[in-house]
Amino acid sequence: MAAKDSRYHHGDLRSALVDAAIALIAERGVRGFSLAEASRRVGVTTAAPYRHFADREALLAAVAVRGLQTFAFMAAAEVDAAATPEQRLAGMAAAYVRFAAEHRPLFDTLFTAGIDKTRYPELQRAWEPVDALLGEVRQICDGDVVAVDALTAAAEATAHGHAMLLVDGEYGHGPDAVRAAADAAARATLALIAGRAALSH
Amino acid sequence: MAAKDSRYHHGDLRSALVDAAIALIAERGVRGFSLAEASRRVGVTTAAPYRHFADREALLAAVAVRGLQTFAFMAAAEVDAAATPEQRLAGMAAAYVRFAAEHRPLFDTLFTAGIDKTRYPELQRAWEPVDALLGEVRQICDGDVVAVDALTAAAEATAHGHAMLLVDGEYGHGPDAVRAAADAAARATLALIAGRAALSH
DNA sequence: GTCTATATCCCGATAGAC
DNA sequence: GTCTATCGGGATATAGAC
Repeated sequence: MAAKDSRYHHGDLRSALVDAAIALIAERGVRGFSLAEASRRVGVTTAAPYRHFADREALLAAVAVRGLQTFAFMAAAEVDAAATPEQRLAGMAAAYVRFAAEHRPLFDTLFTAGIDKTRYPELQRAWEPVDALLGEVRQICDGDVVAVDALTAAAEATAHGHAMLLVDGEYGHGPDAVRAAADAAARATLALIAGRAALSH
Repeated sequence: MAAKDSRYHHGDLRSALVDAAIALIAERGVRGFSLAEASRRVGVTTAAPYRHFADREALLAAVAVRGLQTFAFMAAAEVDAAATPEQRLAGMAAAYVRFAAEHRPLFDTLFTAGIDKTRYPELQRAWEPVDALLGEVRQICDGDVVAVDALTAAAEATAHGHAMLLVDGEYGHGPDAVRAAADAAARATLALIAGRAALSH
C-alpha cells in the first residue's frame, strides 16, 4: 500500500479534481467553486483539468453523479432494513434528509448548481438506481397506475422539501435537527400513504 | 402622466435595478447575474448602484423580498376564494407551484441564490405575511399544538417539493404541466391532512 | 498527460470630481 | 445621486512545448 498524500500522484487526476471540488463547494458554496481553484488545491495547473473535463460544468456534473451514487447507497441501506413497503418508502425519505445534511456539497450541487442535465447522459443514468428503489411504491398501490405516479411524486416532493427546510435552518442545527427533520419526513410520507385516496381522481 | 421609457429617468434607480436584475436572472440564471450588467441595462455606470445597495448580495436580497411579496399576493387570492380551512391550505400549495412557474427568477433567487438571510432583516420580515396565511393550519388541527407544527412543515415541504419537480421538468413544460403540478400539490396537501394522524407521536 | 504562457474577458468595489 | 477613472483580482479556455 503506497503512502497517501494530500496531493495526487498520477493516474487519477479526474477523481482528485472531483474530491477537491466537493471540498471547495463545502467551504465556499457552489458559486465559490472554480476550476482554477480546484486545480491549485490538487497541485496542477489550470490547464490540466481540460484533459478530463470539457469545461467547468462538466466537473460539476461529475460531482452530481457522485451525489446520486451516495444517496442511492444510503437509501438502499434503509430499504434493506425495513419490513414493509410503507416503511421502505418512509425510510427512503429519512435517508434523503440525512443525505442532504451529511453531504451538503453534493446536495447543493445536485439542486442549486444549475447543471444542464440534457448535456450529461451519465447524470441521467445515475438516477436509475434511485428510480429503481422508488419502485417500492408499486407494492403500496397495487394495480392502480395513476396512483403510483401520484404517490411517487408526492413522496419525492415531500422528502426534498423537508431536506430543504433542514438545510435552510428551519429545524435548527446539529444532529438533533437532522434527526427531527428525518423523522418528520418519514412520518409525512406515512401520512401521504394513509391519505393517498385524496391523491388520485 | 409622463411617457414611459425603457431607461430610468431619475428618482427610482433602486427599483429600476431590481427590475433589471429580475430580467437578467430570467435570461442567465442567478449565477449569470452581476451588478455591472444590471447597471448597463438600466443605463448607469457600475458605480451608481452602490448608493442604493451595499453590495451585490443586497440587490439579490431586494429581489427576494419582491418574490415573497408576489407569492403572498398570489396565496392570499387562493385563500380568499376557498371555503374550508382544508381547501385554503391546498390552495396555498397550488399557488406556490404557480408562483414558481410564473415567476421563476424570483423563485430561483429565493431558494438557490444562497443569500445570507441573517444579514437582511427586511427579508425576514417579508416572510411574515406568508406565515400569517399559514396560520390556516391551526384551524385544521384545533388545539393540538404539536400537530400544527408538523402539518405546517409537511405542507410547506410538499408544496416546495412539487414546485421543484416542476421547474426541474419532471412534469414537462408549458401551461398543462403547471396545472398538473399545481393540482398534484393541492391533492398531496389534502392527503397529508387526511392522513395527519401519522404526523404526530 | 501535464506545464508554460497567454489571450480575453469580466467583476466588485472605491476615491474623488461634479 | 451619478459619473469618471481605476485598482486589484480572478475566471475560462486555448496553443504549443515537453
